Amino acid sequence: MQRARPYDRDEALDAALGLFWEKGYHATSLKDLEAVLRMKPGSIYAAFTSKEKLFLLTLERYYERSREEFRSVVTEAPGPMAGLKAFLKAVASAEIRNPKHRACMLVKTLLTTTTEDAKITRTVDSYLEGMAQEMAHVFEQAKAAGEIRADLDPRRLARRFQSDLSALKIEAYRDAPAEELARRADELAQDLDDLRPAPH
Amino acid sequence: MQRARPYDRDEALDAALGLFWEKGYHATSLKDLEAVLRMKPGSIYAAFTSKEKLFLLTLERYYERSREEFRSVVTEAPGPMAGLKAFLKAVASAEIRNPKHRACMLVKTLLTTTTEDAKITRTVDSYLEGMAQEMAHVFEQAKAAGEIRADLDPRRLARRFQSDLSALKIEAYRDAPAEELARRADELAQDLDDLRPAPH
DNA sequence: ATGACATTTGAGTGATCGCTCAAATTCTGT
DNA sequence: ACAGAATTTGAGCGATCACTCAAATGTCAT
Repeated sequence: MQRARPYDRDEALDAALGLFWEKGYHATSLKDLEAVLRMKPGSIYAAFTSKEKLFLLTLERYYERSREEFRSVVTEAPGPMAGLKAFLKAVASAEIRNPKHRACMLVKTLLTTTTEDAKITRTVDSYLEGMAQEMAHVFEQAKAAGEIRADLDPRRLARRFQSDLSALKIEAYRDAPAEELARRADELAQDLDDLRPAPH
Repeated sequence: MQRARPYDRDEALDAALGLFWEKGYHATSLKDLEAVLRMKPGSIYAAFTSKEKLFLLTLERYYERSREEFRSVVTEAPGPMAGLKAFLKAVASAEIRNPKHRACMLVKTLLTTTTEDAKITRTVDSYLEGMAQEMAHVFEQAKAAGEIRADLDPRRLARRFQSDLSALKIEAYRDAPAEELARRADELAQDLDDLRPAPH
């Protein structure tokens, strides 16, 4: 006989995610959270234990969504490499969204937290690693399918791919024109094509 | 008849720079600054007006040093392209330094400041733009010297170079092994080589 | 309706934030 | 030696920080 939740946890977490993503962990105050969650401090603490816990929840949410989006874009493409290229294009054209949400929340969090936020730093690191593994998996599929040369290391390619994506998102964060972002994405897609086995 | 400065402004600014670089603007408190500057709040405000002004001073310092280091590495090399490659190697091997100083302070600041810190954001942006121009200048020299193809756009190449550097530094910040960073730098150097005019 | 329980409320906690200023100190010119 | 100017000091300002808890409110089963 559980009482119906008087607040919508999903909605609240979404709102918190948006705020934390935009302002970063330290720059987000409880006052800010009270406003977007439309909850009083007591309720927030009853529901989420602490600001840090709430942040970690939103970070997990961000991570899982990112992973799901990556998977969905990749699997919808005709093949592994086509999937990666589609993802590049998707990221580059995502500048329609909230400007403050252009940077990767994981990278942003990595740079905005200090040694005192050890838990957060560790979590971010594991999520970034998780994303890299996700990408490595796709490169492995590409390798198995003969879409890239056999001598290439999927893990390494994944790290590079991830790194390139971070750079692209930082460009977007700096308000680079959409045209320029698209060109960068095309260049990166070209780099992927260059991994194909030599045609002879 | 000026009274001799009882504090060393240069030393103080260096200390503040180190702290701000490591912790970021918001996470650095006046208490922290008092400790590393070995000055009381009153003195700090007499000398630097405000936390924000002090931060801007350290940011300027960082920018000018970065620019000077870039220039010095490039001009010491046998040519423009060799200079850029040397700079890549220098960045990749700089992981000996303070781990928390691995990321670019400009990028880190860009990501850690909010819309409320408009002045800082604008300054960071102009500094990043300044670095890009510095790099564009070298690509122009390379182009004039025939070291790269004539159809290439130096400004665009510079933006890409800067973007790649940011990504490399973020890798370093994530504690990527030195070997891996060196390989990444080599790959980027190879990309530069690929800009050379076709040999025929 | 009513008692029992779950949940929300918001004023208020101590700590810390960036910052001020009157007093103490240190230096300079004579 | 000493007055006056320059500089440092540090207690403490109001504001805000993350957070708490007794009281109020809402929702059950009966």
